[in-house]
Amino acid sequence: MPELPEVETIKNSLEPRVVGRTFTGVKIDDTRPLQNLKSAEFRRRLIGKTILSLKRRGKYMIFILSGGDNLIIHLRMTGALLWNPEGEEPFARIEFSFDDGGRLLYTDIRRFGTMWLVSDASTVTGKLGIEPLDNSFTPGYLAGILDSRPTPVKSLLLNQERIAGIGNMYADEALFHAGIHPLRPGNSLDKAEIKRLHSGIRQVLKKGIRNRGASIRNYRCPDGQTGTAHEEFAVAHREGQSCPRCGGKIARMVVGQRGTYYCPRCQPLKNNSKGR
DNA sequence: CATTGTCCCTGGAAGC
DNA sequence: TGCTTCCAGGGACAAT
Repeated sequence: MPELPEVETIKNSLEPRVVGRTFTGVKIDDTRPLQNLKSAEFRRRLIGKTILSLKRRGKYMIFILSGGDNLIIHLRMTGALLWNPEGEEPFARIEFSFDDGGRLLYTDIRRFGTMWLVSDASTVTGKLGIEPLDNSFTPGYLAGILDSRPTPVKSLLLNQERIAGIGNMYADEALFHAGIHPLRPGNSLDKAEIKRLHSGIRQVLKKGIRNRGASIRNYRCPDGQTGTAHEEFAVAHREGQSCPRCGGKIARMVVGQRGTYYCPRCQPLKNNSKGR
């Protein structure tokens, strides 16, 4: 499932391959991803445009084009962007071709993925919260997100309008890193815990990027290879395995309709609101 | 307004 | 073995 580190990896991988290239063709086998345009208009506005640069915002990939348009793609659960794939790709939905013969294939098993072609990117990404790897994301900023909210801390981390890019896997990893139970009310965290969570968020995201993302299910890099971040996960998708810190058994529960992995011993649920 | 629940979708796992 | 049922989950939207 592409979260911030996976989308960042895709961006880094595609950047040297597509920047400067001009769209020559768009083959649309599934119109479902197209959110704001019909196929013909989408194709017409794309062909002849050159990719000037790539950006990531939260879990969104943004292709900045000549002429002022932005191609924005969200891969949701099972979407992938493959560069010059070899052989037949199953679940191919949309194929972009370029003036140098290169091909960018959008595949998506479950068809949750979405894309837009808009002149103003903020119509799509405008409501997103802070980028957790920006310098402006400080422990104090995180405190503001958590403060006076009794909502489980994990649910707050997953709210894209507060912090953009953290998904289910990295939320679990960050909470483990900080030694915080996923159900702790956001407003019950003390200053030291917020600091640990802040550093946990940044560390697990950066580590995810270094490892080219986590291939828990269907995620692949544009070169078709899998990432290795999941091999270094402490708790995410590791129910029943040993906690790397205490050796105890990793447990699974449901928080906000999402499968949640944690170490009950390292992340105790105490009702502790001292100091706040 | 904030929060919770439902839905979308399909391969793979689990159950019978 | 083979069929059926259930599950995963980001985010839009509806309901509370």
